[in-house]
Amino acid sequence: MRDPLVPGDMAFQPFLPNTASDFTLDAMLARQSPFFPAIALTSHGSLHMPVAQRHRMLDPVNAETILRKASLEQRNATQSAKLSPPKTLETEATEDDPKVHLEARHLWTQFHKSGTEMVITKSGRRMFPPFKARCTGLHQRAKYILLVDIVAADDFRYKFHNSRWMVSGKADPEMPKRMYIHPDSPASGEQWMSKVVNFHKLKLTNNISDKHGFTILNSMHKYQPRFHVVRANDILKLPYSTFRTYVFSETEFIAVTAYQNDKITQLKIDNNPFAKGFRDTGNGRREKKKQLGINIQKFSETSGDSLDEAPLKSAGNATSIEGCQSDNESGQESKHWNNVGQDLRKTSTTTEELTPEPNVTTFHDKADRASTDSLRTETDSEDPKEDHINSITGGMTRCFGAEDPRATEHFQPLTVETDQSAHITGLGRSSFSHCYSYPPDWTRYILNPLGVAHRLLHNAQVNMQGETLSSVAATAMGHMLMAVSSGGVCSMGTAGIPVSSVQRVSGTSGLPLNFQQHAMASQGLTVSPFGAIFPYPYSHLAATAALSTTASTPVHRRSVTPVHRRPVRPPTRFRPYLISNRVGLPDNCSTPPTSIRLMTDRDVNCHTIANSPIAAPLHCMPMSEVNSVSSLQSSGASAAKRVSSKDCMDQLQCIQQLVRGIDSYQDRDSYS
DNA sequence: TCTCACACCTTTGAAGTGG
DNA sequence: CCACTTCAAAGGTGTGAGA
Repeated sequence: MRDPLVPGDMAFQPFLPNTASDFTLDAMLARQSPFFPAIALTSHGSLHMPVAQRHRMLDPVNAETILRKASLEQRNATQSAKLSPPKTLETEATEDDPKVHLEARHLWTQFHKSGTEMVITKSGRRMFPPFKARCTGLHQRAKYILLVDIVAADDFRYKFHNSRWMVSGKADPEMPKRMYIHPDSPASGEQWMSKVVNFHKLKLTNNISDKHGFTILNSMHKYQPRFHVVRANDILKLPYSTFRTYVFSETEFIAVTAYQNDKITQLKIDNNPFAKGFRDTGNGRREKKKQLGINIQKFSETSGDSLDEAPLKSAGNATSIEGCQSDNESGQESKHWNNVGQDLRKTSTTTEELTPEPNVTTFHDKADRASTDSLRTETDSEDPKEDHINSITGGMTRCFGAEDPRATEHFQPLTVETDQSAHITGLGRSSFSHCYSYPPDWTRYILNPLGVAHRLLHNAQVNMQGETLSSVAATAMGHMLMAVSSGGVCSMGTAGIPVSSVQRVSGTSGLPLNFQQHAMASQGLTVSPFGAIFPYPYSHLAATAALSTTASTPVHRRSVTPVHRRPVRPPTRFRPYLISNRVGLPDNCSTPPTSIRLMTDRDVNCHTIANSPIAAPLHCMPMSEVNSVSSLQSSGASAAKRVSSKDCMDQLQCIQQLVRGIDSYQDRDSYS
């Protein structure tokens, strides 16, 4: 039935639906989720699909059937949309202006000042502080999907030396990228705005073969969580929905398998109720140990005193860290961080109104300066580290530890940019993108039924078996957004759930897709790549399936394009069908335009990138988009810089060349 | 640097109880 | 039937020894 695993090549054997019956709910439950793509990780980060399976995928009968049906549906939908005024909530032409407030920011800031470390284990660990956000400015009736992903913050590996984090070399190849879709997604703007969006169940692991859907990270590497607001009433619509990406520099962290910095350890112990047992003021081990130490010392000092006479009172908060949140022994304790959304709402809001911490202040001030400093090119620096800093396209100023001499550094506007994988291409570039290599034909099959991603793949993906030129992966729900940088053609998928598959399931079962998805999620029912049902929610499944590579997206990547060329533009809608008509882009280029909005609003201390969590470099931005820069900043203090038309044109020309090359390259292998 | 077992803690939900 | 309490299991922590 299934193709045998290719020894040493396949991390798992997925079920690849290739007939109509495979897309039924029964098939999904009985065998394996069609949400899973027929791709698997290899030890070197590439993805391969069994040859026989690929042939099945290329079965012209089934493929054509699916394509025809999807095309028809899409055409009908488009037609009806044209003929009749929007009636549904989703098609309602309403504007929104999402703003995202990072909850418990003070906590993040505290951690950030000490150089936040996030423990990752094989079995998965939660983030602490948990990533929580409050959304405002959403359209109340429109549906949104909120998700978080974690991307490499730079291209370096770190070590903790002399009580500080230092660059210790080039980054290891990046782990497969996964996204965490909030289990409540999709929900109306009203619902999202009525509560704090909590991502505390997001788990981190260093287990590359993790099957729980945890976010896989490299130890001793720096990461930046990103928050995405997607206006879509259905997860299936992720690929062509409006994305807004928010990056909070405070949430940057270094992944570790064991804490290196005692400050961080103490902070976590003091703030995480689960670590209460280690607090100095508790009855846990730490106190006992401390007591023992005190007793021993006392014993040795008095040389004869009984241990029983030692003081029972612990050292209390004597060892508390500067700026550490007070120990919540007064009732706030137990649900402290699970309720942080509620409990800290006041705190968080208040924090922003209070005099910000020095670093936070710096952040705001520098955010504005960052754009002006963007004229600085990465060649200004010879130091690798500084080079990396210059290459950061983050629009944000990093809040390094107070002791960090780089604390005054600021960064370029955020770009999510993908590059070729150095380890695959041997180009030796700083990027360490994963390259999933699977036949372009397959990706077409997967995404064509929606008629959306097909062009993306066709134009931008250059994945040939065993010869990966770019990384491509289907996204959680077939989400496939491509990124074309001047340094190469890349794509960044985020999950491996083929759109077609999901749609099929929906269609055949007669249930609304989102209902099915969330029925599964709410029941904790997920079908594993092995056909088993896993007790983690759909969102995890999505994450698991997120086989996107990193092309994905270090938050900032060194780019061939000088930093000062990076344009800034407002959020745009990913239009799979309109894009071809855009000025300055070839008709077949559907690479999503990207924009950056430099957020300097104090209430929105983050930076947004329009488009998808899937990387979308600015280089590929249509002129019309490039010039429509706007800022969310109501105060006008922020400065989203426009980039000259000439610069953009240069980039566009470069992209066009690339796309042409890709097309010709891919056409050679494409099936008809 | 990583993994694992461990103790300690919180959270969750089933079972029991009473009105 | 509902609300409340109790309790055990599950799960989240950092620690420290060993690889």
